[in-house]
Amino acid sequence: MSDKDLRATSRALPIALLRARETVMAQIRPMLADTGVTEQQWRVLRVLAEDGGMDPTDIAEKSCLLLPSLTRILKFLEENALVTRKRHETDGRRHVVEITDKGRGLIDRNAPASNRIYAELEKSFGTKKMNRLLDLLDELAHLKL
Amino acid sequence: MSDKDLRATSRALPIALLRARETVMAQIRPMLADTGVTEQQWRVLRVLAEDGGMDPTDIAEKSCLLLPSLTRILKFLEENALVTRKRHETDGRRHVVEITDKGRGLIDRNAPASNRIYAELEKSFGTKKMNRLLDLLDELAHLKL
DNA sequence: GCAATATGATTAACATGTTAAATATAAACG
DNA sequence: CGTTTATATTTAACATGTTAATCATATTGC
Repeated sequence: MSDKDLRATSRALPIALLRARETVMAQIRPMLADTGVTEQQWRVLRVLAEDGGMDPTDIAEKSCLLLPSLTRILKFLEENALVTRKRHETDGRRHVVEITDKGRGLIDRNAPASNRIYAELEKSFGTKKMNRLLDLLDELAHLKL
Repeated sequence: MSDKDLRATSRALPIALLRARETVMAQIRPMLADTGVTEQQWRVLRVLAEDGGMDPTDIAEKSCLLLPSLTRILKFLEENALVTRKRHETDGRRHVVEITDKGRGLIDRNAPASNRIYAELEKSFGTKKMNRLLDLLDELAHLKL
């Protein structure tokens, strides 16, 4: 392949990652539709349920969102009483966000369905391959460049 | 793990795919900034350069875009003379989109930089693992569910 | 031929992605 | 102490993601 030609799109990593994600999300979206929150809002709630209260910067990092997106998402979640937000006690620049009981309830109600979907996906794809894929993705994500 | 608990976000496939993609795109974005088109516009041009003229439905499929997004993207590309659009000769519902010389020039000018980035990524991650990852992603994307 | 249905594409509405600029508070430093 | 610099968050502007509705043209079945 000359350096002037591009590889086939089928072997382009960004597109391959997108396509795989699309297949996975197609399975998950019906469940999300039931929750009443978007995929991203769901991710934020999950992160907060998993790790407790934290500031927007950490939430963004853990939920794979950029801060401007997160600002809007937190606004929605707060207006719907799924999270609370208060100033950091000692650092006036920072905020502390916590999930509410209502938010936790939303997670708990939908966790079984989410796990069911995941189990089917793993069964269909193969546990071994799934773990191998997750390992490779994790390694790629943490690649030092 | 109880069915009421969710897996750790670090082992959640949608998030793992996102994080890996973010690492890859961080390498590619500076190049894209030089091209003057967005990531999605670049994908559309690549697909058209690779496979020739086709209708929006096929472009959307190959470039991993939804039709409403593609409609706006084609509008931009056409306004900037990077693609042309005409009616299908026999089917009035369909359009045929083709890349222009200007569009092809944009691709050609940036292909070497793109390939350079990809080569570095592959060198750092390992050719074998890269191919294994692409294979797994392709298999996942085509999973029958 | 014509009504019913299907298909290709666009539009609408709202949420998010992305980059740059703005705002507010802290920390550093002379 | 006040000025500069750094950090946390938000706002702004524009592009895209997502679902539902709409519009135009084709196809089907009667």
